[in-house]
Amino acid sequence: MSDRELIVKHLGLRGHRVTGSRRRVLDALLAAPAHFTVDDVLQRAPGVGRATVFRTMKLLQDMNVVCRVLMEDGSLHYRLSTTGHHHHLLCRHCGRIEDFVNCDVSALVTELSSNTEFEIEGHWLEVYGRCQSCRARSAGPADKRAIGSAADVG
Amino acid sequence: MSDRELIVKHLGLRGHRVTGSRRRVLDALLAAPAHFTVDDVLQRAPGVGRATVFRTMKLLQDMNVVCRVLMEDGSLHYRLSTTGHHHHLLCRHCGRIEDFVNCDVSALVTELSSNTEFEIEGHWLEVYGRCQSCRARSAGPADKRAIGSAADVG
DNA sequence: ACTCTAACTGATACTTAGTCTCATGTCAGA
DNA sequence: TCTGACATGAGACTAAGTATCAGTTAGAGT
Repeated sequence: MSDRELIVKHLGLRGHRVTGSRRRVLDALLAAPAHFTVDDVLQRAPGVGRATVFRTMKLLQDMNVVCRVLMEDGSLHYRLSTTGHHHHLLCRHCGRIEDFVNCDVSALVTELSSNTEFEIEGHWLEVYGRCQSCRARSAGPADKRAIGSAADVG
Repeated sequence: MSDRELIVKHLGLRGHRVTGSRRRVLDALLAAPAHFTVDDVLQRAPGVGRATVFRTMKLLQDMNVVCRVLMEDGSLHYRLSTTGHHHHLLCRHCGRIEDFVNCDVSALVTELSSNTEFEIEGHWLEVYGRCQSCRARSAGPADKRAIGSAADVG
């Protein structure tokens, strides 16, 4: 069974209807690049209303089909997701994204809990850098940065 | 020398003018709660234009006077900042924020680098939880959550 | 196969966060 | 005190997302 069919089936199981618009949004998502905005989806799913795309995206977020990606400038993009909780490793230079699940924030959380008396319930972590192929490429001539400064991200 | 005077002095040193509007924005910030939006500042600095507040906020971000805080819903708020790179620990229940600097993400970064061939250049981490006083309070009668679900934050 | 209705839809108006433009105002160096 | 580069406020604009509402439809029940 394809990803598409699986998701469609899941929709049904959760008591949601499988409508033409939802199928079209889904197709648009599955054909989209690593990360995209709602506007990208709108253009790839002509005829589907803006509000419906937003509604569908929210539904798919709840179903863990898509997740949000925090860009360095603070804007939010979307990305297809298969697992539940995970983090992203974004290449600043080509936009490539890798997921990582084995997030060892637990040690940090334990430490923070004892230092601060907070009970930690969740976290959001995005990591930015340069992927292998971009490193290889920039090892050559000039190193042109594709995307702006890191601002308050460190 | 007060915080305010220090920042004003710093403005001058960086070649920026010390104008009435900037002073009013600064006063508004210094009087604001743990985290706030540009709209909050606008209301506390009547007479200053929207665009000017946005411009000033950007300037103060560059100067590390304020930093952005990522709320769990994905919206961005602002907060007074004194140090450079740091992270936030937000209480979901009362909105309180603590900074932490001793972020042990370095171990994670080292691990990620070797696992993924990415060269890590930056990261963004926000941690959500419940502060001590909210824990104490909710240990009593009913536990009413002030803020919604954790969604894709884990 | 037919009916019925709650769920869904697209259009559109609205909200919120932020940027851009431009004529006017003003800080601070000479 | 003059002057020009820097800064300002007003308001139009963009982008992301929400709310409303009358019309449509999936799919459960017969």
